[in-house]
Amino acid sequence: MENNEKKRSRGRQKIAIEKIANKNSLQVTFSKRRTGLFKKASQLSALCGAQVAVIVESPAGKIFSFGNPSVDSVIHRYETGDVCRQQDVFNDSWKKYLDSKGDLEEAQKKEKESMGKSNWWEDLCVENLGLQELEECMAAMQLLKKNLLKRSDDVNSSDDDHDGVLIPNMTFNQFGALPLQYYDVGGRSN
Amino acid sequence: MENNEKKRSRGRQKIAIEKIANKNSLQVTFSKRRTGLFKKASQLSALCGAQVAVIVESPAGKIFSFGNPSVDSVIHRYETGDVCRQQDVFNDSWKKYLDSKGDLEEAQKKEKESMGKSNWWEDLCVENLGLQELEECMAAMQLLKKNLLKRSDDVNSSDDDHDGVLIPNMTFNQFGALPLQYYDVGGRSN
DNA sequence: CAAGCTATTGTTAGGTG
DNA sequence: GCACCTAACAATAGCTT
Repeated sequence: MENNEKKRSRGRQKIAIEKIANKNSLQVTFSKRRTGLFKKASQLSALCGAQVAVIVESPAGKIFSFGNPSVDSVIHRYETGDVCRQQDVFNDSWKKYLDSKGDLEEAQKKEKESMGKSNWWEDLCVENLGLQELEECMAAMQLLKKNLLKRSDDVNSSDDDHDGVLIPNMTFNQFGALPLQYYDVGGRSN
Repeated sequence: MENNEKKRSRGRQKIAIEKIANKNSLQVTFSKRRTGLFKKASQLSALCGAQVAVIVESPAGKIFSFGNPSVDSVIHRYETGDVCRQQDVFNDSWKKYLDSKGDLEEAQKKEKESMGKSNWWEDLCVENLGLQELEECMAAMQLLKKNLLKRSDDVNSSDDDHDGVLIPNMTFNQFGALPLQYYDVGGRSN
């Protein structure tokens, strides 16, 4: 009853930027943040006259999108690059942004230390590679990608149940910790 | 009052969500908000395990993108529509969007760590990988390729056509990767 | 269970170096 | 331009209804 006895709400609480464990919370947060993300995108469009496309696929497989003037038009520009496209088409690492902002500082630090190594994709430095090595590597990866795409199609076509989790135990956050020989290839779900 | 007038900053001011007239302000705002948008997208990915792709074309025509696990993978999902699409509410027109709401999903997650030193791509057996893993792998390689191209730029300093220098057959949709022993800590790109 | 509440965290407009 | 700063504005986590 007192003035400070019982606040009506604890207000917003700080949370770590990591997979939300509670399923219900995850759902609520996804909904709220997706809305917020689209709003931000729309504001960027409005304020700067920028063309924006945002596509979000929930873990369950539902797709939401926002686009100005349209998702397809922006995708087309992205793919065809019929506009000056000197920007980095490879800046696709979400982790980079979090890291640069320090949001993942703790998580990453802990992750790195616990694993005794850093995330190679972040600290990668090809400065020490020779041309031949690079070419070799590139060739190998082209092949790899080819196989990946093929495999990807297989997985897709063999499982149309969008709600079915293909790899239940996979973490999005760890996508770069690759050395794949460590993947459990025995089970279908890693 | 006297000292109040000497506030170090007026702080953030409220602005209308409409095209910014001042050219310089627009550029600054675009830059800041684009960063913020990508950050939000990355957080949504991390928190909810959601796949996200964001493409932004600046007024000047530069294209920036963010994607998890990769822009291309998400676009593919969007275009193939092999999952239920319900983005109608948010589709296109930021104006229309500014007063809408949406819905949501669920997810999955787990931890995984790995350490490798051999040329992992040589031992890679994509046949046994799940879709999630494949996408993550692709994203990782995409980022890696960015570094490779950077490196190739150094090697072939006389050419700035990244996609056509080292590996002529490589497009920005293709990737590459390196074994851990080549990784060097210290350099942080972009 | 979507919608509302509120305290708090997070973002950013305007400015400085 | 880029990074940093501050104060004000905006988004939202945890509850409540």
